[in-house]
Amino acid sequence: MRPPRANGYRDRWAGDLRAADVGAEVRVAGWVHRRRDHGGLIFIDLRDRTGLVQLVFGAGGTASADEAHALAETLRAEHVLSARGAVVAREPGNVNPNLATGEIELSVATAERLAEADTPPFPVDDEGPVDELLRLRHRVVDLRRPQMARNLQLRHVVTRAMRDYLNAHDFLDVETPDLTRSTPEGARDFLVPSRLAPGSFYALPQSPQLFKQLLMVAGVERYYQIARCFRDEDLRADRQPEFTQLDLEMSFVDEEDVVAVTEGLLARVFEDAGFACPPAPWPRLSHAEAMLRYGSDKPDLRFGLEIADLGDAVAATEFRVFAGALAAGGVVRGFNAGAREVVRRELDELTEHAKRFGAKGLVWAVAGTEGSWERTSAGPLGEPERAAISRALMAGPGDLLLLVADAEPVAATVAGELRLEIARRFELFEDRHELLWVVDFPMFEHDPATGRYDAIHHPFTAPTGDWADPAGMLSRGYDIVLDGSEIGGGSIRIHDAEEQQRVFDALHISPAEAQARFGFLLDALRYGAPPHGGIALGLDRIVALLAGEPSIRDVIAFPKTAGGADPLTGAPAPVDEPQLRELALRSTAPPPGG
RNA sequence: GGGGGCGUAGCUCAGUUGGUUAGAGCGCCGGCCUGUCACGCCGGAGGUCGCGGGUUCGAGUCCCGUCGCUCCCGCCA
Repeated sequence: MRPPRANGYRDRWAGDLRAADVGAEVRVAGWVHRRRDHGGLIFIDLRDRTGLVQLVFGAGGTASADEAHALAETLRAEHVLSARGAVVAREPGNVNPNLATGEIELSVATAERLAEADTPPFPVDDEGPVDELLRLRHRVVDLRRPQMARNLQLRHVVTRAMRDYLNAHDFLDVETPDLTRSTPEGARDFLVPSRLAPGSFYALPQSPQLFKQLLMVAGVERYYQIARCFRDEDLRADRQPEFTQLDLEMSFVDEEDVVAVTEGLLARVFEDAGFACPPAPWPRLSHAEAMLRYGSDKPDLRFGLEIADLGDAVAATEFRVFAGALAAGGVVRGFNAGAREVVRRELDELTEHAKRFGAKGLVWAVAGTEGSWERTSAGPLGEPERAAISRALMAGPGDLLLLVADAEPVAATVAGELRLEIARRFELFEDRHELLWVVDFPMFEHDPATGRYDAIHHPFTAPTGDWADPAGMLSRGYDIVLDGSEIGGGSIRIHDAEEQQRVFDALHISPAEAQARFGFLLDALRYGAPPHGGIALGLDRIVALLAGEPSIRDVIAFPKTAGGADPLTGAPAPVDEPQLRELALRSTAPPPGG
C-alpha cells in the first residue's frame, strides 16, 4: 500500500482508506464523483487518483459540520474538494462491497471547495461509449475516467519495470537527438526547417538506430532509452505519427544474448504489471514457417487453424483454379476451420474478405465422411483430390475447409487473414498471452518491377549466407510477437565497414550516397566497432495489449486522431507569414476552403 | 490515394413508405427527503437532425457535394 502523502490539502489518498483507519482524523482531497442529497444528509463520493471514498455530510451537529453540510448542498459533479473528518466504520447493512473503501466512510467535520467545475461534457465513468473526438477535445475529463487512469498507471508500471530491469543489468540510459538527419527506416520523415541554415531541414528520428550504434562504437556497451519516434505515414489503431519505443543495444553479443535480455525484460514487465507471462524461452519460428503455417509474419498463436500447403494433394488436378495457379508458379494453401455452421451469406463474406487481401476468389468445402465433400464451391474438383485435401487437413464430417490458390505471397496472406477472420467470427482466441520470436527473415526482397533488391530491415542488419545468392541470404534479425501483434524487432548489426559497403552495393546505394547519408556511421565503424546488436520494443502496443485496449490511443495521454490532428491543441495549424519568412519557407498549399 | 461504417438534445441512442408540434434513458436546473452508494419522488428547461445544394406540396428520412470521426487496403515494422 502507498504511504500517506501529506500536503497542504490532504494527508491520505481517498482510495487507500480501510477499516484499519477507523478512528483516525484524516484530510482527503479530490473531485466530486457523485452526490446523493437526502436533505439533512448528503453523501459525496470523492474521487482521487487512487479511487473513491464516501463522504458523509450531516446537518444538525456542530456549527462547522452544518457549515460543511451547507457547502455540500452546492457541490456539483467534478467540483474540487478538500475535506477533513473522522474515518468511521459503516453499519454492517451499509457496507458497499463494490467499493474498496466500502467498509468505511468519512464523517466530514470541515470541507473546503477548491474549485467549481462546469458540468462535464460526458460522464466521468466507464459506462457506455463516448465519441472519441469529444473525449480527445476534453482529454482532462477523459483521463479522469477510471479506465483511462488505470491505463496511464499501467503504462507507468511497464516503463518502470523496463527501467528497473535494465538498470539492474548494467544498461546506461542515454538520450539521443530529436533534431537529426533522416534515419533510413523507410518511412516518410517529419522535417523541421532550419532557421540558421535556410533551405536545410532536420528530420525527426524514426528511431535512434544510428545513434545507438555510434554509442556501441563509443564504448557504452549497454544502452537503453525510452525514445519517442516519428514516422509521417497514415495512422491506424496501432500506429501514431509519434510513438514510443524502448530502444536498447548491446556490445559483444549475438542473437542469443539479445533474446535472453528481452525475455527477461518482458517477463519482468508482465510480472510487475500483474499478468501471467508464458515461461521463456519462447518459441522461435522462421519467417518462412510463419508465412506457411500462419500466413503472417506476426502469427497469433492463441488459436489453432494451422495452414497447410496443398500443392501435392492437387498436383495432378485439372480443376483450373488450382491447376492454373500451380502452372503459374503459385501455390495452393488451405486450412481446416473446424465444424462451423455457415450459411451461404457468410461464405460470400469470407470470399469478400479474401478479395480484400488480393485473392481472386475463395474455394470452400464442407467435408463429409471418408474424404468426400458434402458441399463445395469447387464442383469440378475430382474425388481423389478432395480426399487428398481432406487427408492433408485432417477433415472430419462437417468441417469447413477454406482453400486459396495464388502466387505464394498472396495465397499465404489471404489464408492468414481468413484464419484470423474465422477466429474472430467464432471467438476462438484463448484467454492467455502468447509470445514468440520470428527469425530468419530474408535479407533482401527482390522487386520484380525494378529488378532491384530492397532491404527487409534497415540496411545495418547483419546478413548470413552466401553473397553469391543474395536472394537466399537471411538476416540476423528477429521480431517479437505478442498475441498476433508485432511488439518489437531488432538484429545483430554489421560492425565491419567493408561488409556494410557490400550491403549498400546490393541495395544499389552508391559509395558516394552512402557516405553522404551515413558517412558518420561508416567512419565510426573504422575506429574499432565491437560486434553489437539490439532491439526496439513498441511501448504503446505492449501497454495496449496488456490493457486490453483495441487502440494505442487509449494508452497515450494525448494522441492524434486518424487524421493526424490533435483536437485538444488544434495541431497541426497554419503559421504566420513572418514565421515562414524567417524559415525561408513559402506554402504552396491551396487556401483553406478553396 | 482507395474502400467500408458513423454524424439527431450535454451524453448514449430510437425515429416506420417522405407527412401534424422530432422522441427515450441518463445528465442538467428547481423543489422535497437523515443511510444512500447508478438514491428516490415531483416539476422544468434543453434541437442549425454535421454543413451546403437538389428533388418534392412537404426532407431527420431520397439524391449530389462537402466536412469531421473511425476501421481497413495501399503506405508503414
